[in-house]
Amino acid sequence: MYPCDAELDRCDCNTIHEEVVAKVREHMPEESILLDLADIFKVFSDSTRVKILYALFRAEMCVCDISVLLGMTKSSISHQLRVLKQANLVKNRREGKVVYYSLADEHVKVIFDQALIHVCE
Amino acid sequence: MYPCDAELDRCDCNTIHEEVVAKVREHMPEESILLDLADIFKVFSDSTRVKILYALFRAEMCVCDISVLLGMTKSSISHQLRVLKQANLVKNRREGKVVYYSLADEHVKVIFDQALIHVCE
DNA sequence: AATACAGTTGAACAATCATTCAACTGAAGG
DNA sequence: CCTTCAGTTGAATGATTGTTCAACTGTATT
Repeated sequence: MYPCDAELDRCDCNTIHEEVVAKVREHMPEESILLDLADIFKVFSDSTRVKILYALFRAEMCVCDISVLLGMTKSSISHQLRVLKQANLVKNRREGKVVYYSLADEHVKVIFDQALIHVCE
Repeated sequence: MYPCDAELDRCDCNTIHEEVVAKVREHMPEESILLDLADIFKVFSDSTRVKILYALFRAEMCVCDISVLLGMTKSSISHQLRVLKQANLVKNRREGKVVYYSLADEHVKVIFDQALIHVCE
């Protein structure tokens, strides 16, 4: 019937299995959810941030502690902590000159454990 | 005792809580595991790849089907399918001119479901 | 053989991003 | 007030990466 939808202008081929496409399209989550999903995985996609989160699984730590643990500058750690905080994954509290960071979301562990199962096979 | 380890040359501060750092360091997973973990999340960090995986949750599809579904060129889909295949997340089979892709790893769904819980709160 | 089409591939381009550097804020101690 | 130190911030840089484009492979059809 239709070789290529008008709104799908960037598609350069005909539908081979229209029924399959229709069925799958019907069950696809909303665009915004898929974007949010990719965004949260993007936060996890940097090894520095993964290391920070694994550290915070164990204990509340200040920026200096994390810097020493990972052998990186305070600046780079602070930049990454900002990313983690914007994603609501960590929270912080100030005590004098020291800022302590801790985990804000407990099911990060569950996600990491599941991903580990995939990696370790 | 030691203000800054010799091997941690890029660290620009003193350890404030040495005991905490020591305890956390003791329980940190191996470097290679943390890198692999970040790598698998990097695969999930692009919305096109997330969409492809969600589509394959429902049905086996050829490149053309996915192109029509997502309104993108065959070329870009093919590039991303290659990334997913290198990560052992999808497999494919050829039937004449058509190449069908399907899910190779079932616990991707579990990872996505857990991440959805974080996103939807 | 020749055409058509599904799919792949590599180079090129633009956008994104992690780290570095330098300057800055803010709190504590002398 | 002045210094010190924990931490933040913004610009700059180098690396990575998603998409496009054009050329290509391979299979089926006529």
